[in-house]
Amino acid sequence: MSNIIPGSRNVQLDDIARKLGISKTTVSRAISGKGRVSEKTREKVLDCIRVMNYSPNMIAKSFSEKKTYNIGVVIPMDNMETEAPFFQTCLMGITKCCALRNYDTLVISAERDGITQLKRVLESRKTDGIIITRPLQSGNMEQLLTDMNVPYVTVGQSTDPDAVTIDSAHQEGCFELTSYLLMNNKPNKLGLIIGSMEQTVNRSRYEGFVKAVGAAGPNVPNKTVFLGVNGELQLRRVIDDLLRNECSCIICGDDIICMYVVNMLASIGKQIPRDIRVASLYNSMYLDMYSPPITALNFRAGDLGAAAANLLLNILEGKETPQETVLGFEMLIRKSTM
Amino acid sequence: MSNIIPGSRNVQLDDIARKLGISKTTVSRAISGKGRVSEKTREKVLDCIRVMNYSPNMIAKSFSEKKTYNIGVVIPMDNMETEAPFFQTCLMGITKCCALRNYDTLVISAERDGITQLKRVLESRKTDGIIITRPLQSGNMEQLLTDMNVPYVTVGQSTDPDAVTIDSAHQEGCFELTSYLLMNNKPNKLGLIIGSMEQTVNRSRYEGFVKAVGAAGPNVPNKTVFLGVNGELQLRRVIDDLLRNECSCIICGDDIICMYVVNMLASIGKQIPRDIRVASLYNSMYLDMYSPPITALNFRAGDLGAAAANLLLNILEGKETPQETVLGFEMLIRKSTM
DNA sequence: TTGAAAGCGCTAACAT
DNA sequence: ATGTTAGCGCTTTCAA
Repeated sequence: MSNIIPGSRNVQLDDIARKLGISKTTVSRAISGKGRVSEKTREKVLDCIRVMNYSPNMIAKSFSEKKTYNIGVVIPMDNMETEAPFFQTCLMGITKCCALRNYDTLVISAERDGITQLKRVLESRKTDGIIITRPLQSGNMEQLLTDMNVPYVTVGQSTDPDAVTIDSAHQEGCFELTSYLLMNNKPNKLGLIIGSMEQTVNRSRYEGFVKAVGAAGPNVPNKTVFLGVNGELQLRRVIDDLLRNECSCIICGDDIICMYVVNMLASIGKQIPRDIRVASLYNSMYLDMYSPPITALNFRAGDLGAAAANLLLNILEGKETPQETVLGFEMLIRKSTM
Repeated sequence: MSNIIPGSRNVQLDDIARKLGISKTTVSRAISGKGRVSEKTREKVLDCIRVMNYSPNMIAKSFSEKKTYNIGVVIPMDNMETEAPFFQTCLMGITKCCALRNYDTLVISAERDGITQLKRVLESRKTDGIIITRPLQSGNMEQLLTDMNVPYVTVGQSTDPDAVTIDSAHQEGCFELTSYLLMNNKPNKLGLIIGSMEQTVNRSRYEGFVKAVGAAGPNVPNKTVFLGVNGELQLRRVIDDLLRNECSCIICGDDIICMYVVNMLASIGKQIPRDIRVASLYNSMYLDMYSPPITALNFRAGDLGAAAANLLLNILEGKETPQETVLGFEMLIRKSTM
């Protein structure tokens, strides 16, 4: 049913122009709406385009306009995060949103704070702007982007004060969840396990925790905090530690850490929430499936991605944009902390 | 430490040529190695490029060569699969592999068997070839790609007999795992839960199962098979059914289904493997974390992605490539079936 | 071995 | 309102 003739040369502006006996400039204008074109010509052109099944060669357009209609998305491809649902969901939000505005999404890999791939893509000039999905403390990427004068948005706080960011209210979320746990569970010992402090998001989480503990006043339980926890082995040691200290409530930095924790607890016969309570500072579908389901902060990664994309595209189109946008969260109180 | 002057015009072929007092044709040849250039000139050029920090404008190169150095990767963005680790890991394998060969990766979203986004990208001519990460029974994408004469590779079996595919040995894997379970557990009732039969991979799985049951001869236990299971609700009903039938061993089509199953079983107090055994036809990090860890087939999605990328790039470069490549699997026998 | 010039398919400045 | 023309930065014929 397709009206494409296999192997045939693609129809281009000139073909439309010749067919209609007008110049390709006029055709170009009719399409873009940029110059003045009579209503009649415009309609003729648009009709003809449909009939002849024309669609512009975006590479030629890119070349001429010096605008690629691509954005690059930097995704971590190292260690534990490699399979983290957040980045996948975020990427989908970005991709869908871009498609709506006729942009495309180029994937750029990042290992730790390496910038090799980002640099390669920037030098190729294949993108108009960049989204950083995991800003790091080092700010290497932001530095490079600033040097090369490429617009970018970070999903989460950046150490670059000039960065345009779209963030979730991690600190507030963590504050509220911690406060809730302090109020409602009266844990005598509270544990916090957070991943690499290289990641700005983990700093926000930690700050929220500290504030909540501070605000709790004199009723603060003993607390044990583990920062920069990475990999299964470290995690195992940390949990052993917490259990030895008779910790009665563990707050996990994200869904992956939390799954490890829940499963390790199960493997040594500890029951949630009877023996120990568990909560996560980042929800994903998996935490909801657990039995019991795990209390968690929910942030909607897809929306974040979409918002980041819209923000970046607005910047690219010269629209005014806020320097910092914060999206809210839901606190999902589930059985694991009841 | 960057030697980039912010806002400055990028250095281009002409600059190198003028600096060296030669023509840009020669410079171009020195870089590409396509024409004959004297060793001396070549070295001069390469040096100068380094010193002046030149890197080619890939859009101009694309335009001229009619070759984008991009490949498109179609990723499902619908229902349960949206967060499936397979696609993320596969994409990473693809991206890393492409980067090594100086290609980039454009993400294309697919909902069910929709081809809107694929079509949009193809019409834009932004990619040289496509990787389909979830081939469907309908073959819509393959049809479109064939019509438009765009090279592609499918990760998994395609219904298009002409498709170049890189597949995991799903059928064989499922055969072996099922056989193993039949031999070693002597389940009196065996359950199989598989996702949408629109997906070719699920058909392979089913075929493997059927063969294994056939090969088991007269010792076959009662078996209950659920195909096309989709969403939590359906899954819940299916599991209820299996339990009512006193099923003693459940084979799950993939990691996501399996996690639902494991968690549902836990929530009603069924113990694995004591009360019921569980295995998955697709492993992911999550299944390994469970307590007890879940027996599963392991397929290394990253390698698959990398292989798919290499295959496609070889095709684009005119190299001979096998029409079908099959990667092996590991059978991870873990506590859930002991 | 090297260079001059045309051309890839669009957009945009300028002219009418 | 429309057309003419130049030009984006490369590659590639063709000629020397």
